[in-house]
Amino acid sequence: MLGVDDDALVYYFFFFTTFLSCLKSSDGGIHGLGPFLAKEAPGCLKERSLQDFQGKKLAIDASMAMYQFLIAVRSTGENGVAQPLTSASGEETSHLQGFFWRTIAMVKAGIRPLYVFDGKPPSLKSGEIASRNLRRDEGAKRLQEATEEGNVEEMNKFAKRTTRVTKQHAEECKRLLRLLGVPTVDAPSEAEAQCAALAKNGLVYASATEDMDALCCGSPILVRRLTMSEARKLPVLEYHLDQVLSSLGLNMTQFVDFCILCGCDFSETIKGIGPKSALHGIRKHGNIESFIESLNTSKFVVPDPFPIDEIRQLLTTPEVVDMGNLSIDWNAEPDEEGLIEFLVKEKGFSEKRVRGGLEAIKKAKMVKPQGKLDMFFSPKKTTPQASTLLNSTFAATNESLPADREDLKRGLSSTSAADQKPAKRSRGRKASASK
DNA sequence: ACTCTGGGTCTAGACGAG
DNA sequence: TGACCCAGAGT
DNA sequence: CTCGTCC
Repeated sequence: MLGVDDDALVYYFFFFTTFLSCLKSSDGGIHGLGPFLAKEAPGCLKERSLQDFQGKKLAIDASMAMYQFLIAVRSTGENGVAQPLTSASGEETSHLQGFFWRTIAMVKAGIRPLYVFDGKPPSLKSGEIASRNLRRDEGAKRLQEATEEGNVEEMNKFAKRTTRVTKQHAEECKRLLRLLGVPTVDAPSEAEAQCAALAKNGLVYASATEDMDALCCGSPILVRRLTMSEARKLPVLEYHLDQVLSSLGLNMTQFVDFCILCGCDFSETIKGIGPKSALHGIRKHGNIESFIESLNTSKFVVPDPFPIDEIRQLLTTPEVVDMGNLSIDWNAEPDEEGLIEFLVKEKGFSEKRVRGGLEAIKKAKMVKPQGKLDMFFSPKKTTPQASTLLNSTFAATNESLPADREDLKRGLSSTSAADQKPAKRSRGRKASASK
C-alpha cells in the first residue's frame, strides 16, 4: 500500500513538474523568432518563387505535413461533421492524399524533395510532449461534450485538436514515397535537426520546414512556406543563417544562447525576457550565464529546471544519422504497379488520378538532364565563383547549387555555411569540414 | 507615448469542373 | 504550430 | 475564382 502510494507520488511529482515546465510554452520551435528576424534582421530573408528551386534538393520535415494533412483533408459526413478521408475499410487516407498531390506538385516544379521523418524525441522534450498530450486530452473531453450537445461546429473544432500522427501514418507515407521514387530519411531523433545536418553537409540545398529551430541546429538555409497553394499568394521565404548571424551581430554560439532565451521546446523561459531583451543581453554579456548574473533576480525568475548545457547540446550537436553511412537514391524510378496496388487496390484511390499523377512525375523527371549534361559538368570541383556561374547559367538543369551571389560574397558566418555543395554524385560521404 | 511580453483567439490541403 | 490582436507592465 | 470533391 505504502509502496504503491510512493510510486504514485513520485510519478505524480514528475508529471507535475514537466507539466508546469511547459504550461506556457505553447510554442514549438523558437518562440517568435520568425517575426523577430523579419523585423530586426530583414537582410537574412529572401523572397523566392517556386522557379528559384528548380533542380534543388530540399530536406522536408514530414511530420508537420502529415499532421496538417490529417487535420485539413476532410470531407463532410452526413451529420455535417468533418471526417478524414478513408479507405473502404475505414483506414485514414488523408495523409496519403496530401503527400501524393503535394509531392507531385513539387516534382513538377522541378524540386527534388527528400522527406525526413521524426524518431524518438529527446528526453528534455517530455515537458513539451506532456503539454501537447494534455491539450489533446482536453480536446477529447470537449469533443465528447460537443457530441452530447450535438454542436457540430464544436465537434469539428475539437476533433482536429485530438489528431495525432501515428507510426502507421508515417510508415504509409514512406511506402508511398518509395513507390513514387522519392527518397526518405529516418531521423534518429528530431526531424529538423536531421534536415539541418543534411543541409550543413551539402546533401541538400536547404531545410524546408516551418520550424525555426532548424536554423539554430545549423542549417545554412531554411525554407519556409513551401506549399504550392500558399506559394501562389505568398512568396516562399529563405532564411540564410550567415546573414542572420551578421545581422544580429552574434556568432553561432551566441545565436544558440539567444534562441534558448527566446524559448524552445526544451525548457521554460525567463518571464519578462523576449527576443528583444535576449538579443541585447547576449550581445552585451556574451552568454546566458553572464546575462543571468546581470539580472535583477527579484524581478526576473530563472526557470527552475534550466539545463542550459544540455539544451545547447541538443541544438548544436543533435543526434542525427551518420552522414558517412547515408546513401540517398535521388534517381529511383517510380513503381507504377506497386503504386496502383497500394493506393487503388488497398486504399480506394481513383486509378485514373493515380496514373495521371504518376505520369506527371515521370514527365517532370524526364525534363531533367539526368545524364549527359550532368556527367559532363559534375567532375569539376566547383569553386564558389564557378558554381555561381553554373548556377545562373544552368540553374534549370543542374541540381542544388549554393545560394546566390550576394550570399557567396559574404562568406562570413562563424560556423558552417562555409562548405558549399559538392557537385553531383551523391552516394554517401561528403568530406565534411566542420566538426 | 512607446516597447515588449504574454495570453487569448483562430486556423490548418489540393484538385479541377464550371 | 504559427500568426494575429490586445491588455498590461515596464521604460 | 469559387466551390464541391477527393477516399
